[in-house]
Order: sequence, then C-alpha cells, then structure tokens
Amino acid sequence: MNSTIAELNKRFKAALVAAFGAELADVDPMLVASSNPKFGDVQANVAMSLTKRLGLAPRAIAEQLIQQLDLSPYCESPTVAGPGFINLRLTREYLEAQLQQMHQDERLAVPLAKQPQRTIVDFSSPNIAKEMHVGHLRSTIIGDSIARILEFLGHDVLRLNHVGDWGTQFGMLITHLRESYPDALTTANALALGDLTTFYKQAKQRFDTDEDFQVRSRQEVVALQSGNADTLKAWQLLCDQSRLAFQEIYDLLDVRIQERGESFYNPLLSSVVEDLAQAELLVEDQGAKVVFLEGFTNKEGKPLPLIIQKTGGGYNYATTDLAAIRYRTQQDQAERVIYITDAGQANHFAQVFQVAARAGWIPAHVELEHVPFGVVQGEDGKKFKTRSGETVRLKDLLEEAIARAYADLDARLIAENRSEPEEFKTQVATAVGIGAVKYADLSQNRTSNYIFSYDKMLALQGNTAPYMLYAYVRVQGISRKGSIDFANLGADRAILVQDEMERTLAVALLQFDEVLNTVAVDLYPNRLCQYLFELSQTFNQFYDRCPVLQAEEPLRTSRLMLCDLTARTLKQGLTLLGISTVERM
RNA sequence: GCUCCAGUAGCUCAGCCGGAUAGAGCAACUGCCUUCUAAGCAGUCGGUCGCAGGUUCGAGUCCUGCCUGGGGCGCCA
Repeated sequence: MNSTIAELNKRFKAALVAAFGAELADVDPMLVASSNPKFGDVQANVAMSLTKRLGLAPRAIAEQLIQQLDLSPYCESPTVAGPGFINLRLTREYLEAQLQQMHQDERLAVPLAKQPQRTIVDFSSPNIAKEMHVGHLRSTIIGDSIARILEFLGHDVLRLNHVGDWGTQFGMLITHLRESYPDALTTANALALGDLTTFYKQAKQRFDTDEDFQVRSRQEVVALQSGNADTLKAWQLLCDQSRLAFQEIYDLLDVRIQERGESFYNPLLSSVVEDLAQAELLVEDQGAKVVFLEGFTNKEGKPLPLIIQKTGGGYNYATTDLAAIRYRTQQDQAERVIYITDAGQANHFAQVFQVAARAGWIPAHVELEHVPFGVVQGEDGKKFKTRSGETVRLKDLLEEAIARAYADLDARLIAENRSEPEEFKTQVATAVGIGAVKYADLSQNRTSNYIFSYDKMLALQGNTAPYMLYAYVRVQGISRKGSIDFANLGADRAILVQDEMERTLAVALLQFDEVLNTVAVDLYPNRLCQYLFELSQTFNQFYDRCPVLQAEEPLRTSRLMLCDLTARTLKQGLTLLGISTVERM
C-alpha cells in the first residue's frame, strides 16, 4: 500500500499544478488512511490547508482539484465531503491485483529497504553476577522486536548486549568468590552458582559490614584493572557463570544477541579522555576531568559537568558510553545506533550524545537514538515486586506465565472433553505464556509505564496474544478440515474481492508494509500490535460471515487464498514481535 | 530549585505532519453454536481528552501558565 500512496501522491501533485499553477508543485497532498471506512480507503486533506493561500473556499478547491485528477487504475472517482475532504476508494481490480502479488511473494510484498542502514540495536544489558530481573524484560523484548523488524526490512543489524561486566563492584564479587568458593579457581566446573542473586547479596553484605573485606575488595579492583592473571581468572569465571544463566532466559525468549560488555571498551577509555582533551572540551574541575554541558544546569543555574574521569583516575559509565559511541561510528561504521533503555536514562543519553557530537564523533549521516520505555508496575501501580517485596526474577516471571497458560489450557481441555499429549500441552502453554508476556509489553506505547498483570495478558479475549494466536489457529483449522495445502492453491487462481467483508479484509492485508515502515522509523512496536489485532478482528468477522469450505468455486479458492494471506501476515507479524505461533491450541 | 515523561470511558490503553460525530479491549447488560474450534461474532451502556488561557478555517494533538503522579539532577550504571 506504500507504493500505492506514493503513486497517488504523484497524481495529486500533478493535479494541483494543473488546477492552480506550478507554484503549488511542492504542496503535500496530505494523503492519509481514511479516518472512517464510510469515507473510503484514503483521504486527502490538502484542500483545507490551501484556503488562505488560494483565497478560495476549501470545497471549491477540492472540486477544482478532482477535475484534474486521474487516479486510474487505482481509485474510483474521488468525492468531496464535509468541509473539503477528498475521499478515495480503491478499485476492486486494483485490490485483487495487489493481493495476487502479495500472495505470490514470500515476503508478502513487503519491499526491502532501498538504502539498507548499518544499524546497532543496544538492548537487554543485564549485569554480570546478578540475575536478570523484571527490569530487563522490556529492554529485551522491545529491543529484540525492533531488531527483527529492521532485519526483515533488509537493514544490516548488529544486536549488542552491553552487559555490566566491569567496574568497582567486581572487587567485592571476586573477593567473595575467592574466600567462599576457593575450589572454583583451581578446579574446573567446581562452581555452581545456582543463585546469582544470593551470591551477589552475600558479597554486598560482607562489603557493607566488614571493613577488612572492603580493603581486600578495593585491592581486587586494582588487581583487575592492572590485569592480574589470577583476578582475571576469577572475573572470567563469574562472567561465564552469568552467561549460562542469561542464555537460559534468552533461549526461553528466543532472543539472539551478541555480547559486547563494558569491559570491551576498557582499553579505549584513556584515549577517549585524550580525544576530548584534544578537542578542547575537557576541563579539570574539583579534581575530576569533566566536560561542561550546554543546556544542562545544576541547582545554582551553572552548566552541569559530565564526569569523564573521576578524581583518582577512575572512569565511569559516561566514559564507557562515549567509547562505545566512538567505536560504533568509527569501527562498526554504524549509521544508526538505537539504545533501548528505561526513560530514566534520557538525561544521561542526551548528555553523552551531546559530548560525542561536540567531539566530532557523529558524522552527519549517522543518527543516535535513545528509545526510552516506562517502568513495569504491579497491579497496585507501584514498582513491580514479589509479595515479600523482592525484585522479581525474570526466570520466575516467565515460568509463572507458562504455568498459568498451562493451567488454563488444561482446564479448557477437560471442559471440552479433549485429550492431548503432554508434549502438545507444554508446547502450547509455552507459546501462549511467553507470547502473552511479550505481547502485553509490546502492545503498549513503550513510553508510558506499564502495569503487569498475568490475568490481563493471558485473557483469551481482547487485545492479547491468545486472541491473535487463536485467529491464526482458526485458519489452520480450515486447512485441516478441508485437507487444504495452502502452499499449493495454484498461482493461477484468482483472488476475488466481491463481498464488502472480503474487501475490508483485503484492505487490511494490504496495509502490512505500511505499518512495518512506520515502525521502522518511529520504533513504536505497539503500532504493529494494533495492526495485528485489527487484522485478527477483521478476519474473525470474515470467518463469521463468509463460509469458506462450503463456498462454490471459484469463490472457495479465492477465500482460501484470503485465509492463507491472513495467516501468513499474522505469522510474519507475530514473528517480528518475537512471538511464535502454534497450529492448534 | 532545575529538568524529562505521563494525565483520554468505572479499569487497562490507542489516537501515526493538527483534520470529519474522540477509538479499542476489559467490566456490566442483550442476542447468536444441526454450519470451517463460541479462545468467536453482533449490539447496548459509558468521555468537560488534568485545569485555564492562546495560536488556527479546524486542537486530545502545537504554545504559555498552573495542578497531580512518576523518573533524573558531580565523581553508581
């Protein structure tokens, strides 16, 4: 449909010039999808906007404009309505031809980007020696979906996990490891850090209460930074153990990501300081090396500094992030760098981006984007915690969702007198449970806070994963019932758009590429969710009103093709959200 | 004190460069299973878009001020 809008745009521009003269060549016809189906498929809002410029009534402008409009073969004759809207309705022949094209194309007629961009999506980013928790949920889910969408559109995407694998906290972790698990350093696989959270807490507690421990920890930090072999080994061990735990979660979520943690940038930090000094941005202030920011002020109204090197020579996260920006633009040759973090870091990124820009590390064609999201809240509206007030472990959260989906399914099977093998139940419960968690998150505008509710996300009706999975299953039900092989319906068979219901479904299907392109620009996956939900609803209406298997040929095959197109679009869309489909449920 | 984000139906949320009577879902109520899975469909009820100004032919959307909630604000990430 994108190409359709583009073509209609050209026709409108030509008509504007023909009707009102060449000076209107640059006017945007303001074509958008119709606000209401009764107004057709597309509407042009340009007439109202020209009232002043042309000194004419908007309706008169619209009337004159449509006299010059040639919209064949796309649209039927345009009509003018209300204060001057121009309403367009796509022709049946055109819709049928477009659907045919979509049906024959593996990619559902979604074109590859004309200018593929080297894109980095920086997401998830848990901390070594800590368990992944609910705070990592949104970044991981949203980041993965954005990466999937950009990849599908043909961009060259590098998914990076900027894990917290460096810094002062490793002093206490390594010291605790050495003292409490001495075998781990000498014996292979002696360490079973079953519960990283407990390990971290123990270390933290000793650090907070034992002064000698603190001293030894600080020494370990120095040892780590100076590359002491023994210390590095302990560090490596902690990282490896954490990776195993992370990977379990990523496998469950079906998320691919490449690790490039903070330690990766460690050797580059000193040159960041040098570069900033060279660029004459670096200032010594109260013992630290800082860059004073433009547009950020402290409580006294004076420019706020960004600390690059702490008193005593240490670096902090701003330094690492600056090193990462420089590396990504210079070594990775990234053209677009997308950071998926909570909204609380908005200031930090604005500051770091500013310094990077002033240092000259961001070429004109490169864009850095912070993609913020709101916090996950419990049903009481407060920060999401367990009943005992602890942070919710991601693993527990996901397992709970699967368990609940399983219980729902089981109860339903019993109620319907169905019997299914264990493998089936587990598979469906996993798809539904994980899908529900992901969909609930993605379907909301990411900038707002999000209230986590198992009951709502697993609800069988409404804008949920189960509803959409069910719509998909319904199509597969038709193919089973009629022993239809969707892959071999025959490329020569025609798709007919006769019934108004078929037409509505056709128009919805053809909007898929448009939606994906919008999401690729704005990075709001909830638009894709909204689209898939509406497509599911439209399909369910079609399913309700238009018999498929009982229809006479050639209508039967035509409707089967519409079903197949719907299923493929749903499946592709859900895949781009990171949600897997099932054939039966 | 400064700053960022949010405030839309009883609840959870959409609303894409400003465009037609502000849309869903849930909840409540009413219908529809001899017909492809009713995890569905059709319908009813429900809104001073936080408040007050302003810009505009037109404002939920843009601007200003205020109120409420959440986050951030020099050596944590």
